[in-house]
Amino acid sequence: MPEMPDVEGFRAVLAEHGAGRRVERVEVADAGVLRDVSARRLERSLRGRRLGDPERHGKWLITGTDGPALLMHFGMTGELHWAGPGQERHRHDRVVFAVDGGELRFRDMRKLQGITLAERPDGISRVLAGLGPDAAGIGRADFGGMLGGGRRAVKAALIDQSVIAGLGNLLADEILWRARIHPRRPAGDLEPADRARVHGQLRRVLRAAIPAGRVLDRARWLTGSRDADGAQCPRCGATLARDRVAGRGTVWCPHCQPV
DNA sequence: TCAGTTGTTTATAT
DNA sequence: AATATAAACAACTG
Repeated sequence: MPEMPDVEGFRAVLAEHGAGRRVERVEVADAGVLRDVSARRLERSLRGRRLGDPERHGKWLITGTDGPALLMHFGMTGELHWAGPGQERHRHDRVVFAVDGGELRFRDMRKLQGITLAERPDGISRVLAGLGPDAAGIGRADFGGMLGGGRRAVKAALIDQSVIAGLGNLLADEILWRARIHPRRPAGDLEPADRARVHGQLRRVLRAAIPAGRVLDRARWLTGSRDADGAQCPRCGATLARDRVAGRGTVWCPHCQPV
């Protein structure tokens, strides 16, 4: 269920259980998640390597080693699990990294994205090329000009990874709902005050979601209400609207977020 | 049986 | 040129 905060949670798993340890073994149970690397090369390149501190950029998780860097993207259904000795494998555990004391397991049902290797630092730059700055580090002054002056929907700009790296469908809806901006509003129409509000809510949502390691589904959040049948706005009680915006299932409040 | 899904890329259309 | 839409990837749910 990864949005960027979920990836931050996976980073924490890697930092706790992987960083500083050697990879004893790599098992590729399903090569369908490997991108631009064979199972054999992944195993040979990482076995015996010591893992560094993992970093995140957008939805990518990057782990340096004393060899090549390991890059993971979780798509829509990827997860990273830590498993102690004797824990049963899950049917969707596609790649397993054995380290001292247990296993890091890359689990992914749909295999939409996956794992690759990169020679540092050029290879990492190549993988991340085209991504905008990470959503968690964007200052208010920078944000003002980032959505662009065009006519495309503000939601489309927010989830465009080349504009800002890390915002997904749920986060974009949550941020716009809190900023009281209709998702279809043309990005170029936003006044400076609107942009400041979107930025402020972006910071607020991420500040809460990143430490939790997931997009919060509290009842007072849109994310906690959006899936219910005939769902109501947690703020005003109006029935939430839903439609496709920027090609994605989108939820907003017709009362709080007028066109 | 059919539509839908929290991501990304590519092709095609406007 | 900028923007929008659909499909594809793959697997599962309701």
